[in-house]
Amino acid sequence: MQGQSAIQGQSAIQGQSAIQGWEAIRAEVLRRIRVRDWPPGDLIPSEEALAVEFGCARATVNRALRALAEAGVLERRRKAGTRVAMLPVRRAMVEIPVIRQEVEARGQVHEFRLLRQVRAVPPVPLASRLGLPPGAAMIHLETLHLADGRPFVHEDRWLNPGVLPAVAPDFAAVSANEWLVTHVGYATGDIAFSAEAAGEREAEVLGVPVGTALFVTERSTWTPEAAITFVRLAHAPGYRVQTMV
Amino acid sequence: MQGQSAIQGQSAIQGQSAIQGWEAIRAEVLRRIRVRDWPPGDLIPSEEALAVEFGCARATVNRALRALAEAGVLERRRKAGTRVAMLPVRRAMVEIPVIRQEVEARGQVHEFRLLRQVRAVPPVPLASRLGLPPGAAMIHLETLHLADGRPFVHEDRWLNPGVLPAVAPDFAAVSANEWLVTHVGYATGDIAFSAEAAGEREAEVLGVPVGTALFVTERSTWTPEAAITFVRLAHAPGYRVQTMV
DNA sequence: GAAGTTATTATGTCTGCACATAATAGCCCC
DNA sequence: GGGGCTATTATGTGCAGACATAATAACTTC
Repeated sequence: MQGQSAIQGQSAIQGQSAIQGWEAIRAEVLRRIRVRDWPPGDLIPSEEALAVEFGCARATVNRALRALAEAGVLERRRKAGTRVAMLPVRRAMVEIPVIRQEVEARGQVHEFRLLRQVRAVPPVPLASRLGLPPGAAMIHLETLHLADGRPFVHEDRWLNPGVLPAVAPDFAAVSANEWLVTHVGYATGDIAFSAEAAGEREAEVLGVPVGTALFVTERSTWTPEAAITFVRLAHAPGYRVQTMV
Repeated sequence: MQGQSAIQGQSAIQGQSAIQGWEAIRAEVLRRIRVRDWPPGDLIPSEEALAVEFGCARATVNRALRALAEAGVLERRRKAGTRVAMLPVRRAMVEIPVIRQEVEARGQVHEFRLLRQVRAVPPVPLASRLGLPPGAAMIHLETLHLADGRPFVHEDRWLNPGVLPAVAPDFAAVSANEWLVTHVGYATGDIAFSAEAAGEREAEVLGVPVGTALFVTERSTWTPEAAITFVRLAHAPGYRVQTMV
């Protein structure tokens, strides 16, 4: 890099290659944590001290340490300093793609069938979870997604009609899953994964015996103004959510 | 903040309160995306232009846009510019705590029982997955974790004996889960979630009927040097992994 | 000695400025 | 017109310095 002072501070191992770039600093700090130079719970040197040691600006050290803190490896508090996390609560990123994308990413062909679309009053716990007045009607959609013609996931969705435009989209042509993502998208929400035994309807639609273990994803989404949707996705057997740490 | 020029560019809504701080900029950009000022796929103004509009330094805009890109809302490429992600692949952070912590976070008492500890040769697919030579012996541990005395999760673990110190820890006193996190920690790994029917052993240990839908977490961890462990956690019914987006 | 006030300190963020890098757009030459 | 080189441009990263903020430590005062 430019200003690279090349000063390889007194404390560095002699002969060690110069450390440059915030990613290199992050790697070096992580290495010291891994080899227990800095064991869990330990207070590590201040940004300023590290900047001197690595011969870079404090901002660069800050960038590196911030990244490690976001990953849950470090805990930082003003004045108190930076310490190695005691119990490294691993944070894993899970990607939640659109179902079509997910199927196509496996090299399979995606289709879907709209099984039902009705206006109905949702169960009370659901309405309250979404913050809607009890008794308000929503749109209830039931969709089956197929991968290479075989059942992939059963989508049971409740949708706030308020978010739809005057001319409602045709959910038999564009899946609600995808329409929402592209037309409402960027809302906040929560997601829960669980394992549940297939109910009668799910078993029938997915073509599995009742009681089969299904991977279930439940998601609520809302904007600051209003609730958008609640969806329950019951995946066909064999489904896995994978991620790297 | 300090240099706050308070210039509220020509394009801002009249009377709007001053935008300050990178988080405010992130919020404002996200708002414009949500209200479709900048629809999906759209190229948004350059950092420089936004810096002028918001009356701040380019670095501050950069910070805000980078955060949104990390969240998957924006896609950035040098020279090409910054555009709103077409299909917002939502990325959710899942926290993977130590089991004891997880139980205690529910306000329950954590105990565990080491059901078995043997040296054995792991199945070939497992050895190859961990990158170990087939035929090499590992330590096979079976542990049941309890929450308030009731089965919580069944832990089936294969452990590379090479990572243990000369005097092996007593896994009946400290759970392998926790020992690894505090003594080996900060390794890389992958995680998979799935739903599976309880096998005979799991059913017996967890006290549920065979075939019950169980939430299963499988995790491999390794350091750059060697494989550490593979673990399969079969959770008692009712377990959920939850996260916010 | 307890309680409240002030000083200190490490991180958090911002400003300008600069150079690095990647990818596109334009140009030239054949 | 096609292929390859060059210029341009937006983001990526860096530096030095400054102020902001939170939390601890030190010091008063009663």
